[in-house]
Amino acid sequence: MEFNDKQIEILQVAEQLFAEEGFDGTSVREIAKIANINVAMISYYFGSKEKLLEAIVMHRIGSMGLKLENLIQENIPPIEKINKIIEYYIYQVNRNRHIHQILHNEISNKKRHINTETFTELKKNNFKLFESIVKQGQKLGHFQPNINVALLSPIIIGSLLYFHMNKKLYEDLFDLKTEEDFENYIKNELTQHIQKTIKALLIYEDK
Amino acid sequence: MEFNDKQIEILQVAEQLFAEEGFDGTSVREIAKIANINVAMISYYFGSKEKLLEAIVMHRIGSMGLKLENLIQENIPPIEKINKIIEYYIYQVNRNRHIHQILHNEISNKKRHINTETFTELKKNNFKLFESIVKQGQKLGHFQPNINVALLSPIIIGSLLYFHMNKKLYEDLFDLKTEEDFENYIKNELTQHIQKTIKALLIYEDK
Amino acid sequence: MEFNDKQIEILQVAEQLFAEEGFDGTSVREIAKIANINVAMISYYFGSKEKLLEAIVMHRIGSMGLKLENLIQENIPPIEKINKIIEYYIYQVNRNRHIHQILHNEISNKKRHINTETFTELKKNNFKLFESIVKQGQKLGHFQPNINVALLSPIIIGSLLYFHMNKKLYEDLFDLKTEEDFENYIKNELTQHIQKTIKALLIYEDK
Amino acid sequence: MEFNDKQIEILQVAEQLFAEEGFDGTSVREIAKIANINVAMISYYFGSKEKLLEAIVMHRIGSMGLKLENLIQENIPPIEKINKIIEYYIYQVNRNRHIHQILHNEISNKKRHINTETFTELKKNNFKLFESIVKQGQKLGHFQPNINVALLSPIIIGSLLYFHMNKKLYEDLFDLKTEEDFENYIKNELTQHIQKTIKALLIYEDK
DNA sequence: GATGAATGAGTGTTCATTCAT
DNA sequence: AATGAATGAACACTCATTCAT
Repeated sequence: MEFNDKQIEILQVAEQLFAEEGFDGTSVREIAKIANINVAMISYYFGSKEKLLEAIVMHRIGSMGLKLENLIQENIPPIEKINKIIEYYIYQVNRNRHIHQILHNEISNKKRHINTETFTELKKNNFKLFESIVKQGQKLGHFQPNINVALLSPIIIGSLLYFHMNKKLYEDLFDLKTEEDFENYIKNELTQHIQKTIKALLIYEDK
Repeated sequence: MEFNDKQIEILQVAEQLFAEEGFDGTSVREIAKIANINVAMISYYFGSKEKLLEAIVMHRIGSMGLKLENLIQENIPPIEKINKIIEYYIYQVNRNRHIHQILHNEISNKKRHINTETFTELKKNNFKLFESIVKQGQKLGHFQPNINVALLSPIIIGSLLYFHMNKKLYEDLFDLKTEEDFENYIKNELTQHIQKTIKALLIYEDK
Repeated sequence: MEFNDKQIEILQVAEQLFAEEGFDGTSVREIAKIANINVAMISYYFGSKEKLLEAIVMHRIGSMGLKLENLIQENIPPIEKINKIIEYYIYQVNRNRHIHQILHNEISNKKRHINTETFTELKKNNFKLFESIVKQGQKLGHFQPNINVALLSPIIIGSLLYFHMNKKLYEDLFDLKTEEDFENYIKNELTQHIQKTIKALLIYEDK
Repeated sequence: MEFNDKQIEILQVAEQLFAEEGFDGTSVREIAKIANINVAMISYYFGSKEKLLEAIVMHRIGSMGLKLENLIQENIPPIEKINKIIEYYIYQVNRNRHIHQILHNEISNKKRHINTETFTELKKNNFKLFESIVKQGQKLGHFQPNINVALLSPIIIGSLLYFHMNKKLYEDLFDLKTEEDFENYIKNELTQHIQKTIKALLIYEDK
């Protein structure tokens, strides 16, 4: 789907507002005002408010695909591949935090059923990527057998989302004064913590 | 605060609807209809829709306090204490999933600022409990030093929430056909997976 | 009609509120809160909000009757009798300003038709009092013939009410800083001005 | 401010209803019904019910300015100038009776504080006009010195308003059967009475 | 005699959407 | 292709009053 400049601006404004105030908490007038367009434009361009939401999702997910396909072929130890993926995941989720916020709010909404198929597809691809790298590691004897690969994402993404959800708490606990401090903590400490956790899980022999 | 039977029914109905459709997506008329009361009762009992939300939070959090204070004294290995906490956490979050859903949606809402102090307090207490048990384990030489205790909760709760958020995906991946299957998977597989992950993190020596 | 202490307090509170915020602008809850009684009491004691208004009117008018009947017999010049009446009028209207405010707002209200018969009766009696004194003055040759006695009240009461209506303007024009200043201006300057005006009208021979 | 035809119709309908039933006694639905428009139009056009009131006031006052500025220069005796002003005042107040009714009800309302500045300005201008003509008359020796010019308006407008307030009483006293009779009485008898009163006050030498 | 609980009707306002242009 | 005007439906909330106790 092709969007013109005005449409893209609407998408961006709406994405931020939907993330900040929820879908139902955002009015089309609000969007129109900030995007500096006529209210009627939203219905005109996207059909309805709900279809605008879908357009946002499509638009964002389209640019979210993992660029890690050839990571498998690289000649580095599997654990480093895993670490690279984790880093990239966190970077991506963080960068697209708004749409993640929206999706995770809407996914459990019983009223609306936005098409999350592409999103699910994405996750399944990520799962497959993990799977093949874990298998590589297992073949090389680096990783333990009996790893439930599908449950790696919850640890990685779940931790990050929970960290974001409780921003205030962690700002307080770790004395993060600025937005930059917070972002840096995620980029460094949290990322390393998650990498360490996954590594432990993969390598540690449970007795 | 004491609530009578009708008030409690309203709280329950509203809690479910807020979780399922969001706060802004739920109208007081909807609540009134399902709770089989007059619309005016909500304002009459709780003051406003927003205060109803606060009442729900207060009501739920009041009954959510950890009953694990004396766990520290028990004469079992620290890792088993950790496992017990994880099990109890997952049980609690799962049991109070609705309010967690609401809170985590509302926490990041820039429009409303519901009083999450008690909720934060709860989390801080949980953190302290973890801290003292980890210290026990470290003294006994069971656990590694340099454990970032504050980042244990994100792994545990984050994983669970993410699992719930992607219910459909995991039902598909693990062939969970009924609600019971899903619940059982959380209670057994997911719980064990998280326990295993935390154990690995605590015990595994990073080289 | 007899009212007990609580009823009288309600009447007083309601009178002030009706005067300050209008009948429709005052809620029974507001009255109940200030009078420190249960909301239901108003319906219980007076039947309805509208009947409360009627009760206020009845209660006040009952105590408003002129005590000037024997003024006619007094052995003083008619113009002094007129001056005494003017002074007494202004005193009365000022003292019962609240009920005058209410009545003059409600009199022109097409929705409600409160019983203003007693009020009208009062005015007619005042008119008759004026009439007999003016006749005395005319007989004595003090006053001009052809005085439209019925139009004396509009000048006296009308001036006072207009002065009150434009309180802010006159406080500004005459530099009246306190409530006392304002009251004193009415008691002295305005009263004398009105007396002078009526005197001029009665005595001055129009050529 | 420019209003289109439909807006003007709303203003007119609302003006009448506000005058007849009070601001709080009139619902926007009532206005919408009579003006044959959608309820939402009132908020859409004017922002709110309260702003509608302000619009009415502005709209009316805008067309109420005195066209008597050049009266001062005319070559007629001052007392005739005064009589012309009185006549014009009564004509104006009578013509704009609704808005006067509203304003004088709302001016003393402690809840709302509509912008009456323009209205006050108007009154101050009228006061200045009176002042200069009275001074003319005093210079020519026609009028007495020591005239409190600011208290002339209360006599003129106050009398008229009081007459209107007690419409029923005066219809009864003067046997005015039709609306026309009433209007004519104001135009002739009452106007002359007020003119005579003011004349007496200005010319009569108080001994 | 007095009142807390409860309610149906009504309040002003905002909503997403449509339509004529 | 784009938009200002307009609207019916829905919104949260308040109203005066009733009723069981």
